[in-house]
Amino acid sequence: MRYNYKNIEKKWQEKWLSEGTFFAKENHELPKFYPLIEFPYPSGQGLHVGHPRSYTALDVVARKRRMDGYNVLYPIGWDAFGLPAENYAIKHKVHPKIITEQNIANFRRQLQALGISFDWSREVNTTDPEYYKWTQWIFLKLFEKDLAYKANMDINFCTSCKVGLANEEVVNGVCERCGSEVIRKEKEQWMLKITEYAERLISDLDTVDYIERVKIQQRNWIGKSSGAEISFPVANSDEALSVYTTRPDTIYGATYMVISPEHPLLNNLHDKIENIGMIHEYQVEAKKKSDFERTELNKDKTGMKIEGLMAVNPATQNEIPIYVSDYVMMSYGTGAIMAVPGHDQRDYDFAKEFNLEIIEVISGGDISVEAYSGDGILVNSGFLNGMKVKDAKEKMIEFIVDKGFGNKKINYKLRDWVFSRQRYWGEPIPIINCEKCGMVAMDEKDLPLVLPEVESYEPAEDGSSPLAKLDDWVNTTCPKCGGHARRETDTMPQWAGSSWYFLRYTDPHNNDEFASKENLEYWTPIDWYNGGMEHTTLHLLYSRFWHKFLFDIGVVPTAEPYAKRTSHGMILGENGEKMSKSRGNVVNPDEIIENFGADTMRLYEMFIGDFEKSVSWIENGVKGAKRFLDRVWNLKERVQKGSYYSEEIEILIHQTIKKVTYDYENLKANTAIAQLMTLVNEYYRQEFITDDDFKILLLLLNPVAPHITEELWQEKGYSGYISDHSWPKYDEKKTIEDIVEIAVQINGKVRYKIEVSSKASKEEIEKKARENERLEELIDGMKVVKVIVIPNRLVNVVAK
RNA sequence: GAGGGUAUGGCGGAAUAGGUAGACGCAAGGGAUUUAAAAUCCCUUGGGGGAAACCUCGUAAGGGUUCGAUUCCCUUUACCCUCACCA
Repeated sequence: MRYNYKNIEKKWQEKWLSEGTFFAKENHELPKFYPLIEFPYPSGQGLHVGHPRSYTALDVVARKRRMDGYNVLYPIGWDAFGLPAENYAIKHKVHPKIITEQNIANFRRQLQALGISFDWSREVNTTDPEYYKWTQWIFLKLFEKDLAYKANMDINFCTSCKVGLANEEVVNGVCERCGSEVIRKEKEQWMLKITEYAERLISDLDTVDYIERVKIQQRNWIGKSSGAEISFPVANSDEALSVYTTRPDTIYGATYMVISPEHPLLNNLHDKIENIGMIHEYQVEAKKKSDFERTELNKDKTGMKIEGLMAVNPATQNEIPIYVSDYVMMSYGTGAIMAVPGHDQRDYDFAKEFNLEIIEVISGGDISVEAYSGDGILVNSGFLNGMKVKDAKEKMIEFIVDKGFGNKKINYKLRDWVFSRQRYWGEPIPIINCEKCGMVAMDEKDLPLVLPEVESYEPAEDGSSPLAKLDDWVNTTCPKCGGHARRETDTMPQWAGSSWYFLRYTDPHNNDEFASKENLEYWTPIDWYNGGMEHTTLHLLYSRFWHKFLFDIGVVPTAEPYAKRTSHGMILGENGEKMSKSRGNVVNPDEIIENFGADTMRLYEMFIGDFEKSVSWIENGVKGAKRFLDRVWNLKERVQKGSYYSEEIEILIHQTIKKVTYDYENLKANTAIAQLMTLVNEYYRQEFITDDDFKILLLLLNPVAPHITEELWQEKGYSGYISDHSWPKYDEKKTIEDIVEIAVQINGKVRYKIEVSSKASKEEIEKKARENERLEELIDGMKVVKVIVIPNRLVNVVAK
């Protein structure tokens, strides 16, 4: 008999929702557990089968923890600002709000049909003015503390759509939408000073429990390096070129300098530059190149000597030439480098191309072939000669500081966060530009600054946001002087709303604060945050930055938002490729639920494989999951009154409780389920099982398959609801079998097996192993040199 | 180019501290039940040899450490992810 999952699942979902079974309790005396999944962007395609993988994994933990007695807050919300809704709006002339609402309703229906134990009373929506009021409030605080500022930045600009593009909208150097050329255009942008927090964002990683690859990726992204900033005077001028280097020890080998095409020196000393015309041409060429081209064409280094200018190497006092080349980036370091061709491969290639002098200053390589970047002894380096690289580095920094040539310097790859978008569907930036007072913050009392209605969602001709077209909205008065002023028309990026949503969950309906101090104290930090690896360097870093800022101004109680971070692997199509419409390998969760049921879907997603790795979706695997649940359902016919059926079963049950408890807490539901399958198989081998046997199975299976287990619990007349029952305990002593079979190896190869008591001493085990009649023939004349006994595992007889 | 990851049967994957490789599932084959099929239940299933006992090979390739290596170290290969000349 198969169970009627459709009616059963619907029944329990309605009950859980109407009774608020899984809503967090207001009682702050209870121990709390706050697990979090990355709230979804409600796309028009509906839920992807990848979403439930992460949601179910933490749902399993959440459900188990409730049975352990924790007050659990497992919330859900919608990260609903963003490009797809806006693009849809442009195409179909529908307000993004309408399409967003529809999509949210669909997502909500799908998630509820999966029986995830979310607290549906705490939904947040980033596009709701009552929510983004506080996003704007946080921005004002950042502005107040000088962490938000405006600066000229190069952006990707589509020459045909006349619109600024995000990096992900630029595909192979052309606009994703129309296929026309994308250039770099300078535009004034809002920036957030995340670099101010670079050091703490690295060092505080030591205080949190993140999986190692997340920490590594964040550290690499922030990219801390230590070296020196050294000033090279420009001969016959007051100017100097400041460079950043991690290798001040190689300064005697610096035979020329290179500056980026955007370097201000070219402007400052333009009248001294003899070939300024050609330099200008080079600058124009470099400007045209997109990031894509600059990296794609990296085979041959281009560049040009600046005629008429020479720099002075402060160590040697020699005059060296200055080149301009686009392989030097204005955005990293100082936009200028000292080139040491003997010991840096890029400089080496450039020197070969332009026939420049290459000097060896560190021995150990062969610089006639390639640059040598390894360790060695300093040569041709004045007072550094004979030192090791490490000592020379320190001595050189001392020397530079002493003589006033520069300073020791820590550098980061991390750039400030470009925070404005010339788009409609985002939070308006609550800043007013006054003709007299400059940039003025809106009064907090006037928040939210509601996103106004517009006629069309296309950006303006000059690439500014659609909001710029609304004269009534843009023209306003200055909050400071009352004079004429204009509103900021840029909006915030999608990352804004997601940088603090987890705080709002603790107190989502609060009208006076983004969350009450009391609720924040109780619920934060998040105990466990699971999300995709693709968010490691953006969302995860941004939200840590905002949280640290909020901590600094005293409005959140912890320096870090997330105590623990794990990451799930992707679910790929049956053919092992990423699921996509064009590949035709998309699996629709609705169909799986319709044809197999939510419990089967949940069970399959948990059983599919290692949670952290990518896996392929296999339809037959879903059938297997369904088959297992049918077997559990049919077991009810075999249940008889009483406690444990047999001692053998009792041991297996205790082993299973132990394994399942450990596995659920460690995202290893796949092996927990395998163990439960073993238990069920064993139950089928018995003539009958008892109520106690069956209850344990239902309790252990409940976090993964909550509907069928609730139903069976009720049908068997067990007291209360299974979700109110406490998690089963095991007795370590009862997990151990009396007699164990262990292997006997001769020189590392398994030859035969013996049965011994699990309590037997090493001596007893060895004796038993040696008693076997096969031993003599197997060692055949050799001498036993050593016997290694590992209790409960094996015996290894070493013979020669 | 840099950083990170992965590699185990026909397939998805197990192996918690270096200790019996292949748990569990899928697929396949056989049997029971059935008028028949589906469903269900039971059994077999890494390769080679052998009637069997058992032998032998086997965790991407090669080497090392060890009584013992899927696990640790070195070299190589392939694939995946992130970043893109980071000075």
